[in-house]
This record gives sequence, C-alpha cells and structure tokens, in this order.
Amino acid sequence: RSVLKTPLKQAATSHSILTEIQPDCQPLTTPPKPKEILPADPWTPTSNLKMLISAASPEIRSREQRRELSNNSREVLQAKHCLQEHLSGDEYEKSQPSRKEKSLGLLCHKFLARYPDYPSTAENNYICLDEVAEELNVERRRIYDIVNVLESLHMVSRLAKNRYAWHGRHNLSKTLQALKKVGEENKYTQQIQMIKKREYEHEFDLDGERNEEMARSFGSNEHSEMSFVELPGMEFRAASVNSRKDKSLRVMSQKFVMLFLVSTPQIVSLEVAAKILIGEDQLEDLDKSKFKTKIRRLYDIANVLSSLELIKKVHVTEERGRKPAFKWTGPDVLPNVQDTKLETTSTSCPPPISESIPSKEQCSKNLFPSRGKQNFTRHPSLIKLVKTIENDRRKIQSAPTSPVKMSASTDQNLSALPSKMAQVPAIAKHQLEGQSKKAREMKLSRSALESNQLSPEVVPKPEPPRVAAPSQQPALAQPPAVCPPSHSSVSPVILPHTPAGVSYAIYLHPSQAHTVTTYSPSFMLQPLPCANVTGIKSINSKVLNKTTTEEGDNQVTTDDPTKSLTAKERPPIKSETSSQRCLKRSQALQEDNSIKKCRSDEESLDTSLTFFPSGYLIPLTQCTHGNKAGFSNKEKAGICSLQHTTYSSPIAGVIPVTASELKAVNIPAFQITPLNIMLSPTSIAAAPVLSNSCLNSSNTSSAHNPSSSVLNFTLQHVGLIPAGVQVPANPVLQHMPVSLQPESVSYSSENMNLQEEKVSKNILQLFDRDGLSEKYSAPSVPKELQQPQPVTENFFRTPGGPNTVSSLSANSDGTDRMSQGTLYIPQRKLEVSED
DNA sequence: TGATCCCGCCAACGT
DNA sequence: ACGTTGGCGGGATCA
Repeated sequence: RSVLKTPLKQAATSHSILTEIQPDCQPLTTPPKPKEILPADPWTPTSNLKMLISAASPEIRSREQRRELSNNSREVLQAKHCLQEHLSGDEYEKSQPSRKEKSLGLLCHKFLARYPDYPSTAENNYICLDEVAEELNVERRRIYDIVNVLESLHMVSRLAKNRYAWHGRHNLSKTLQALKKVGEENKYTQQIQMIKKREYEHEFDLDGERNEEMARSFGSNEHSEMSFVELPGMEFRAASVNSRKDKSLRVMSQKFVMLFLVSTPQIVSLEVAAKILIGEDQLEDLDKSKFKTKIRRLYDIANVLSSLELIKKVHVTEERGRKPAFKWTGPDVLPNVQDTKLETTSTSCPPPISESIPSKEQCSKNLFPSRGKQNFTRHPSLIKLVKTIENDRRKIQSAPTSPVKMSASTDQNLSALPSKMAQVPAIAKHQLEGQSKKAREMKLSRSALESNQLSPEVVPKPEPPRVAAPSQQPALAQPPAVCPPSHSSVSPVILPHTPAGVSYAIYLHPSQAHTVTTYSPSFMLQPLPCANVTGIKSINSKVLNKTTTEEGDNQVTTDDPTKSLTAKERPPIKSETSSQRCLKRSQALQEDNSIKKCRSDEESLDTSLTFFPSGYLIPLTQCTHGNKAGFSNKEKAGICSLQHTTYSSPIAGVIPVTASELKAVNIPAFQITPLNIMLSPTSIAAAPVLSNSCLNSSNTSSAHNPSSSVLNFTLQHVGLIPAGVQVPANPVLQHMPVSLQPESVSYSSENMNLQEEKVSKNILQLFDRDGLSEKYSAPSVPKELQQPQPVTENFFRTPGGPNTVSSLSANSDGTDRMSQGTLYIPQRKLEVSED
C-alpha cells in the first residue's frame, strides 16, 4: 500500500501510538525515540510539504511554486526524489522516514511554507513554537535550530517565551548589509586567505608542529568580541533573551553568512568556515573534536540557509580533492546604494546641519577606522596582556551607571539626527516608485526634515553646560574642513558616504561588555554620539580599498557587482521605514514621558533605553530627534529633565565626563600599540573636531595616513606576527601596499568600539537590573511588537568595529574585494561543482 | 569511507 | 521545581 501522508496532526497521532510502548508519549513533547518501531509510513516529507502548501494561502502557494520551478533548492529536489520513489513503488518499509525526510532542510522548508516571504506588517505573524513543532511533527528542539538561524537573519524575532514574530525577508537585505559590513570589519577576507594559505603550506610540509603556529595565528584572528549583529528596527527583541545566550547558532549563523558576503567567489567551504569560527571563539586549540562539532553546527545552519535559498551546496575541488562548500545564491549585497545616494543628496541639500553631520561621521570614521585591537591582538603575548587587563577591569567593574546618563546621551543623539533626517527624503523618493504606501512615510520624513532644521538650535539649548553638544555642532558643520584632508587625499568623491541604511548593533558578551564598562560609566552620554557616527563607514578604508588589488581568486566569478539591489529587495523602503519607526517610537517615548513624568529612575531608564538604541542606530536617532524637534524646545527640556529626575541637571551631570576623561581612561589600556606613535597629520587634525565626542580620543591615536599605516602594518605583521599572517615578507604577497591601508584604518576604530561597548554595557546592566527585557514583549500588545522595544540588552560593536563601514563602500566599486590586507595566496584551481 | 547530520541528553536559563 | 532553550557530540545514514 502506498504510504500516504497522514496529515500532520495525524502523523503526530501515529507517532504517539507508535510510542505507546514507552511511557511518556506526548505528542507535543519529544517523543521517545521510536526508532525501528517507526512505522513505516506515514507521512513523507514531501506529502507533508504539499499538504502544507495546498493548505497555505495562495500567496504562499505561489511562492512555493516558484520555488519548485526554480528548482534551486536542493531540498525540493530531494523531496521530489523521495516522492518519485514512493510513486515508483518502494514500499513502506523502505519509505520509512528516511533520514533525508527528516532533514533539517526539509523541515525548514515546511516551516517557511507557513509564512509569507514578505508578510504585511498589518497581520500579526506570530509563531508559536509549540504549535509549529506539533504541526510539523517534530521535536521542538529542531524548531529551535531553524528559528535560531532565521533569527540571525532577522527574519524572525523572539517576542517572548515560546513565541516569535515572523518578519520574513523584509529585513533581509539590511541584515545582509550589516553582516557584510561586520564581516569586512572583521577582515574575514583576510582570515580566509590566511587559512587557505596555511593549507597550502601544509601540503608541503607535514604538519604537526604546525599546530602551534596555527593556533597562534588563529588566536590573532579572534575577533571574539563580536556577538550578535542587530538591525535598527529589530534591536531588542532578539535580545530579550539573555545576552549570554546569544552565542552559538545565532552568532555562528551570522558569521557564516558574513563569510559569504565578504569572500569574492562567494563560496565558502565548511572547513574554512569552521576554522575561522573557531578561531574567533577561542584562540588556539584547534582541537579536532571542536572542529568536528563546529562542522556539525555549520551543516545545521547551512541547511536552513539552503532552504532560504541563500546558499546552495557545491563542491570545491582542489588538489586535495573535493571539499564540501556552499555558494552564496542569495541577493547581492552591495554597500547601500541608497545610502550613497542619500549622501549625495544630503550633500547637495544645503541644510548645513544635515551636511555637517555626515561630515562628522566621516571624521569619526577616519578617526576610528576599524579594529584597533587587532593590531596588538595579533601577537600572542599582546593578546594575553590585553586579556589580563580586561579581566582585571572586569573584576573592578563598577556598578551600573545611573539611568540619567542615558538620557543625556539621547540628547546628543539629537544632534546627529538632522543629517539623517535630511537623507530621509531622498530615500523616500527613491522608494516612492515601488510603494505607494510609502507616501505616508514620505510625509513623515519630510516632517522629520523640517524638524531637523530646528534641531540644531534645540540641541545646544537644552544643555548649555554640556560641553559636548556645542562642540559637536561646530564640528559637524566644519567637517569638511577638518576631515577632508584625510579622505580627500584618498578619494574625494567617496567621502560623502553615509551608511545610514545599515546601522546595526552588535551584541557583546557580558564579559566583554564588562571590559568596556570599566572605562567609564559616566561617559555613557558621550558614547552615543559616537554611536551615531558608528553607523557610518570610514571613508578612508574605502579609499584604500579603492586602490584595489587584483589578486583574489576571482576566477569563479561572482555575479556582477553592478547588479546590486534588485527591485524586489526593499532596502530603500526600509530606511524609510526605520526612520518612520523611529518617529513613532520617539513619539511613543514622548507620550511615555509625559505620562510617566514623575517616574523613578527606572522609568527614566526605560526611556533612556529607548533612546539609546536610537542613538546608536542611525534610524532611531533620527526619530528621536525628529520628535524632539517637533516639540517645542521647552518640551524637550522638560522631557530631559524628567528623565534625569535624579539629577538636578541631567546634562551637567553627564557632561563633566567628556572626551578628556575618556581619553585618559581608554588610552592607557588600548592605545598601547605602537601605532600610536605614528599619527597621521590627518588624524590629528580630525581629532580636535571630534574631541567632543568621547570617540575622538581613541581615534586620535590611530593613524590613517597611508605611510603610517604601512609602517604599522609592517611592524605588526612582520615584527609581531611573523608566522601565518600575511606578511610582506612572503613573496607571494606582492600587493601588500594596497591592502595595508585598509588595515591601518581599521585600527583606530577599536577605541571607539570600546567606548561604545562601555556604554552599552552600562545600559545592559541597567536593564538587567530592572529586568526590563521581557517586559515589552507583552503578548497583549501586538502593535507594540511592531515597534522596536526599548528594552535591549547589550548591543554594541565588536572590536572589528561596526563603525567602519568603509569596506562596504569600497566594495561597491567592486575593485576592492581583495584589497583589505589580503594576502595573495597561491591559488590552486578551484572547481566548483554543484551537487 | 568520508560526508552528513539526526537525535536527544542534559545543562543553563527563565518563571 | 518545572518548562524552555539550545550546546553538544554519539553514532546512524547517505553517497
């Protein structure tokens, strides 16, 4: 008899029946393993799939059809295959749910079939894990695997225990952009090259002792701090769970994706991915079992990514033989085109303020390129030293800062807003075409703009005492003057970049956060502005990249860069959306404020929290700003005061601790690097400008100057990091000069990151203290869900420095891919074969 | 065989 | 104390 597929529920039933023998056969709970008992029958995955599809809404169905047509997904093929088998007459026994039928990939397909790729915001797309698990007839554990990776892509977000919200692919492009940035900042490209190179070397000499070297080099790679990359709109939901938890799958998934986005042939072998991921987590011990486990996990992730059609399995044939690998088949992720446009627009649009901000951002970028830590990190001994220091700090760590500070930071955010706001309109315009809906948003944005103009005034007024605010403003206005030299020298054209679209936050591990925290709770305010800056990429890097290198193993061919955003992707919209969201949020906040005016510190915390994220994330900031702007200054002031209740003058309290302090604190710890010595004139010049913001201090130390960067690079890599690292010494690496610059740039950012981390850390603590995290997820308020919740956990940047987006922009032209500090590796021919 | 990766134990967490 | 999450790796399947 042919096996038929019992409907899902029935299947469940059968399951339980099967398990009769065993005690607890709860359909819902993980059934005891029936194993051979398994009936021979029932539902084939295919059948289930079909049923699901048929049952699904037309929308879903159509989507599914498309999928099948495309035949892109391996799972589908497999499913078909299975089906055929059944049809052909294999029997029941044979049809026993084979392993394949139970594969995560298939399961994921089923899961995805239940939800539309682009759910309307209106509908509540809640996901109840229990339900899903039951309906799909799988253990909940499996659902977690799927959901976790979906979460890493922000396709879902956790609302509460057992509940998730489905976002579909609306956030996908943004997420990918963010991931790409982070990946670039982490120099994944280089790491990949390093690993490949190492492998190559291995071919010749027997390894064994080599492990040491490997370990060392890996250790250097560790960008351990990075945890979870967040998006503006989605900030906190994901974080609702404890930060510590965001460890593995989620993060691994993001990193894995980053590898694809960063590597030129967008093909990543499991082996390489595993090595890199391991390297990040723990330096050294490449122990075999760990490697194996990593691989296992990667398969899990790969399966769901495959189901999402973001990647597909291929085999890379090298001299060694065939190695399993995956090829990126998802959308091309370019630096935000829109952003660029925006930039341009903003530039053209005169509002001084708007312009000023971008410039400021640029400055910050330059100052804080990316990843400063790495410099010393590279050297084992240095790493240890750093770690030790960090640990000490951790221990010393002070109590969470008062909420008030947060609010102060909010204020700062305001200043940043204008520029962003200015951009909004442009974005809206672009989006207009596709979405009629957007019109509304346009309005919002426009209003926001208007508000922006007001903003400048607002910012300064509220807090006269505050040093930072005033200074910032001027700085912003002038940016060109100060910063220009640096970028202009490199590439004037590119300068104007603002990465508005891609702001993101990274979740740090508590431990790391601590480290940062130690620095200065008090500075919290300061950091925020920086955060704003952060979103922006460093121009420098871009320029540097521009230099371009041709080496890469580009053979494989990636899709043309030009392609970039497809109409279907809606990134532009998003930016708008985010801004809109921000506005909403800000409004909400205001309401909150008005309502809660007299609340205690905790309350203020909430508020501040809300703000904070916004501050950090560009979109949010804008919103906040807009809101405030909308209100009379007085109101703003009132709000501020409310938030700061505790402090007589919120600003004052905050202000005291400014850049100078930060510098004092931060520098000692992190600036130890030789790099400091070489300051480029440019950087120095820039420093003054940024001085207001805490960030500056750190940046100053770093050198952007090409020559200096080269020196640094040389020192570090050659002197400090002899072995596996890409060293000029290596004959192969002829292109070093080019690559060097990016490196140098990246360094400075580190400091900034630290500061941010600090801030975030503090924030975190606050949250924890209040236990706010789940607070907002209240089921009762669906609407709320739509908007980003104020609650967040630590979202910060990684050492790699999300701040530096530069790489992204650089890539846009398509030239730079290999440029970043990449080593040229002798290439074996790569042959990619599909399965 | 090596590549895949299902399964579910059990610890960390949350409530 | 109990339910939820999800790290982890043994060992079954697949190719």
